[in-house]
Amino acid sequence: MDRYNFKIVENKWQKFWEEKKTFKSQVDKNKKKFYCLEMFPYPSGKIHMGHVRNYTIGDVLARFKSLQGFNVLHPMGWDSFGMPAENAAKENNLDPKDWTEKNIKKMKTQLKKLGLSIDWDREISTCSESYYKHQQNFFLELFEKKLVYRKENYVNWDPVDETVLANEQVIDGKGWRSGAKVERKRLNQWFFNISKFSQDLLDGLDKLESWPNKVKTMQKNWIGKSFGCEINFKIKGDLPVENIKCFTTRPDTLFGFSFLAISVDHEISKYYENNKEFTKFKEECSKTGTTEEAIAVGEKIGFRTNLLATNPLNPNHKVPVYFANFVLMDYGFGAVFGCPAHDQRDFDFAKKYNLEIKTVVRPHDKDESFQVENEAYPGPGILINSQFLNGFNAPEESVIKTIKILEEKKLGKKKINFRLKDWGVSRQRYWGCPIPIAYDETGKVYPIPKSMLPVKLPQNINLNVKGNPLDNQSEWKEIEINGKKLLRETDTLDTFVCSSWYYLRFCSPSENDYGFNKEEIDYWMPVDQYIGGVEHAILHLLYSRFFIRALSDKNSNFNLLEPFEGLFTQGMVCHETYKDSDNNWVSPEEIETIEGKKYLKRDKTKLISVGPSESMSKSKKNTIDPENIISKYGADAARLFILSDSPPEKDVQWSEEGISSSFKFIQKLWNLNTKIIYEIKKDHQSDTDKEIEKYTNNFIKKITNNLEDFSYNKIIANLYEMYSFLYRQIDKKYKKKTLVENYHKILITMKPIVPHLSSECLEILNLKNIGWPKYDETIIRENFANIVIQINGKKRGLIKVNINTKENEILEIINKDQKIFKYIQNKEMKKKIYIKNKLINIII
RNA sequence: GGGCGAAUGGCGGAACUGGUAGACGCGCACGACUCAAAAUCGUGUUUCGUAAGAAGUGAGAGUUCGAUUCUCUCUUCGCCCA
Repeated sequence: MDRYNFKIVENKWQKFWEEKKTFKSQVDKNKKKFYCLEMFPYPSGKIHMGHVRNYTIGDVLARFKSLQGFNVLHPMGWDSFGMPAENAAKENNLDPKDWTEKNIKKMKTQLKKLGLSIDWDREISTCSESYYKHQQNFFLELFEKKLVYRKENYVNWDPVDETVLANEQVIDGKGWRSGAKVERKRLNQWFFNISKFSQDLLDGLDKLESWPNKVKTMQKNWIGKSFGCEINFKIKGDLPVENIKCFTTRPDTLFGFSFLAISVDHEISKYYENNKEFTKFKEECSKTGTTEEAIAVGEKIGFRTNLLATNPLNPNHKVPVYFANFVLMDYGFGAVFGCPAHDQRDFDFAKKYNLEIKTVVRPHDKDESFQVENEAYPGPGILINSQFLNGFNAPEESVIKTIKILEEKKLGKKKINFRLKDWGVSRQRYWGCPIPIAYDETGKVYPIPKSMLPVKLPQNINLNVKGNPLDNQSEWKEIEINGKKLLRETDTLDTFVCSSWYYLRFCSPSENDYGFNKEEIDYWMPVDQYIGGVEHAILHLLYSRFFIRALSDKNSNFNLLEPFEGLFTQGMVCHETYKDSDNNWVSPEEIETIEGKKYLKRDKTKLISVGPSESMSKSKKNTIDPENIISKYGADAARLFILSDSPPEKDVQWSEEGISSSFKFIQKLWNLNTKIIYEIKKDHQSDTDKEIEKYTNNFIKKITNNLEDFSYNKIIANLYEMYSFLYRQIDKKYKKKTLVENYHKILITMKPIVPHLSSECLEILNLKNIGWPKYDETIIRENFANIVIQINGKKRGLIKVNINTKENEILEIINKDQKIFKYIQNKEMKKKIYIKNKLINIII
């Protein structure tokens, strides 16, 4: 038997698909469309196993849908703006554009080797002018709709690199590159008004039935709608301040009020500008960082003012006003009222500054003498020590009641608050999409006229400067609009902007006048199935949902509701971790296994300790290079293995044994094919044909259902079973026609998983693509049933009977069956449960 | 601290709407082929027990004729938010 040469076969089919443009997609209104999209990669230079998994899952689906007769759109592109290019360019004195383009070329070759059914004619790259000019145009459209605005805001500032850092680039309060202590700094930034759509983004989630609940919950929490009350506290003191507005979800605990905390950025802070102690305190606060987490973990500190706030429910009750580091200006109104007994943060603060801690809620299982002691009680209960509010159920009933009272007294009003903040899109970076804005000497904003787009990035500039390289390009910065000399905005857009609309661009990638073509959008959108990592559950997916809404806003010509109809989040690829005796990470490639023990290849006396399997990362050196795997085992084997071991939504563990068994299985399928060719030539005459027909129909049913539910690991199990059935049954001498017909269907179902092998086998047998095979339920139906015999709920036997056999007949069989009968002999039957064709349970 | 989810052999994982627990794969053991090894093929493989049988899906309870599946409490782990 000849061996299967995957190198020749895979290369042959990849070339064939490319030359024939097999996966080219075009609008065809007579056909139902299916838009299958995987999150496009950042062109780092090499694909990793995560890509292999992501794109294999997508490819299986795209090929399956295509076989089912859908007009499939399955594109690929590059999320090619961003910091790695800029950093690599800095380090190696290159141009980010050249670096990126080189990487794209390399990764494209690697992806092609996976045998993906991608329409490469639609390839896009977000760093190309032909892409970002439309993005600049969208920016201006949003600007006109007032969905883009500029404001001063606090940012994480790296004083060494002179740049803004994203929250995730701040590690332990230090810049990830420079190691410098990150400061809070006020900067003018551009914002997208995503919060305008808070309610709509929340409501939209309910309609996304094919999204994982987990992701919907995460978005829901991120949007963070809370129901509460806006209270206007009357202020007494030495400053011309009459009121401080504040938002709270727990107005019902007002009788436990013991301080009012405001942000150091609150407008009242202007009266303290010359107060040295306050300036010092503010500086202290700026070291905490801006994330909610940093604030939660950090020590709570306050600066007492001479102001007193009046409790709106009890005018005689006055409490001190503090500046506090845990109050953020952009949440609520930059002020919170402190109720130490029922909020741990307030409790800690009150303890530190010796403020009153008054219990106003008792748990349901405690009486009125309940006192908060060592920690706050934030749970539900009954209001106490609260005068006219006593006895109300907290928080449901009491909150509504309190709001009503406050509204009657005109001291507060019901308010819905959202946690979602506007999206800051300015980045002090070179390698991004330039923001199409200019300013005059007074700072007045001038949008760049659309006729002057794109605002191109200057090339071959010196990146090794402090701060934003574009800021140093005085020639580039200068621009004249309508005879007026202006200076360009030097910030570039967050790369999340690029990925917020790329799925639209794929529908009409070469449309020149606008970001997309309406007719093509109308046909292809929304994306039917979007596939990617769960790490994008919030930002990217929320931004994309926002972008669709922003484009639809005041636009009768474009009214998409959601970009992604279906979402699937795949798990990560993990691998065992290895360490040498010096506790250094060791990569799997440096290891040799001898008699079940792992040693260093270069020094076989050195034993390696095996650690837990963790998601592949360069830092732990537990990565496997897909390129090596494909050249050693082939794309089909790699695809087979990455799907086989775990359900696609869970993490999968990469193993040498696993991939090599998949590789062997490819060979086995090839051997099966050879054997079948041999049997076909004989053309037997026999009456066992029904058996193979039944098997095939059942197999198609299983595989179709498993494909529909993303149970791709079960499909691989189905393939193994199919192999062992056919391999064993093949000498049963089927008629040629029956064998060919059934095997033909099986080969088609294998196409999404192992497309090269399947195409090769079909070609050898001179079989055409007949589309996804249908199964016939009547062929699958059994005419017998296995009945489980239970005595007192315990399985005592299994009998095979004709289908729909009556209960009394089964009892007769049981009575004759010695093995089972001994359990019921001489015993009285108390009860029996009979489920037709399934089970009988006798209670004695 | 809050939210969501998970827990099944030595391992990855199956089990449709409460009805045969452990499909399929890995690993392991034995056998065949071979001078030998690898590869390949075959057989077996939840645990205890020679067997009959018993126990068994993280722990404990509950509902039910019957629970991996439903309810409650707890433990551990993971992810997200803090």
